[in-house]
Amino acid sequence: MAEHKAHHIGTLSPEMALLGLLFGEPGHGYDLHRKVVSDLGQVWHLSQSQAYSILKRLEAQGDISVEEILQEKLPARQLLSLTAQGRQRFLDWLSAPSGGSTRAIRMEFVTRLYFLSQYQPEKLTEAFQLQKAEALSHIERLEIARSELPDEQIYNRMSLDLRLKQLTTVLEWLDECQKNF
Amino acid sequence: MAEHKAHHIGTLSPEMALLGLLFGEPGHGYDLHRKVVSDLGQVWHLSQSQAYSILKRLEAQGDISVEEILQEKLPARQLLSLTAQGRQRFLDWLSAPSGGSTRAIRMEFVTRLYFLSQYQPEKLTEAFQLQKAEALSHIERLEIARSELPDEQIYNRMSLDLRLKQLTTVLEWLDECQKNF
DNA sequence: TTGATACACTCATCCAATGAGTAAGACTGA
DNA sequence: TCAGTCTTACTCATTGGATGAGTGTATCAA
Repeated sequence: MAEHKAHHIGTLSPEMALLGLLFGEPGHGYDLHRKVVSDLGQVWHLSQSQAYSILKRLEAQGDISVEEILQEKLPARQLLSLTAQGRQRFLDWLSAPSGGSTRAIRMEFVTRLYFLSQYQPEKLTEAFQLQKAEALSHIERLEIARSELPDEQIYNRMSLDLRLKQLTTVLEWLDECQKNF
Repeated sequence: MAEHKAHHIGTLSPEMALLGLLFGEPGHGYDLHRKVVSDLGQVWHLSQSQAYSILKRLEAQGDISVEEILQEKLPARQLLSLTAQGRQRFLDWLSAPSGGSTRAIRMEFVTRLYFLSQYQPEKLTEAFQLQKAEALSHIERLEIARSELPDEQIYNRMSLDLRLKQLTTVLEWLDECQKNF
């Protein structure tokens, strides 16, 4: 239902957060996880093993390359860096629209802001514009769904009403946030 | 982080929706799924196979009993009904507080209203009270977290701010909803 | 010197969700 | 009338995220 593609392209996991950190400089899993927890801990809840498993997937997909750094007597450490493909994927994502749902905004959009302010601060205004537009269009869609709802479906209507209210709140929040930049 | 228990007791799946429908009268999987989709389709997105797998789990847990209805030449249909345990679990859930998160409210609380209005309309007011209290206490917790946040964590703060705004919206919405009853 | 904490990563397991598959009756229209 | 499709009813294999515990070394303080 329109949310399929968003899943695949937009990604609702901290994947991009990890990719984004590596965009700055190579690092290893341990640090990346620490950084996500400390800088975006309220945005994503990411366990260590989750972090490693996502990184493994990214490697399998060819977004990340691994260099084994051998140490005498110590187990090898794995230094991760973005491949060209990974850099591209991250950059694409960075200018892509976040989904319209509240959740996506709290997670994806905030993450995007985090990286935009580091890597492309000149694009921040644009990102806010885009996000507001997304929210508005989502509101429209929900309003249509609401108007098409038979009268007796009061619980479906309540649910839609809440989502609509939440999205209006999102718009307010976006305006307030923008003042931080 | 305090949301562990809520997961287990409160349940964030349509489990209770299925249990609740059976509380009214026995039925089989197919109908239950149809009913959820039509009455609560905006609240839960439940695929058919999901429905069946939840029902199977409920059976394994002893909340549901199955009666095979044999038909000549046709494959047997399975008539499901609540066991005493299942009835009890549903009733407990019906008066339990929903979680404080927006998501939980949109899904769990609305579902609770759906069944309360059918089975125990006299408890509706109480449920609204309870839910408002929950939301308030969640707001408090978030405000504490926010105040403890170091100044430089602006993205974590943004995320918390959004959640706080959302919860305030929830309170408004609760007041409006209550007028429907 | 020993015990705690930080570093860095691995692994087994569970369970939910997906999507496709099966199968038989009932209806529908050319 | 008979091909085609819709509805009823349910099953199953696979995927893949999330959890939680485990592993082993280094380092530092008491």
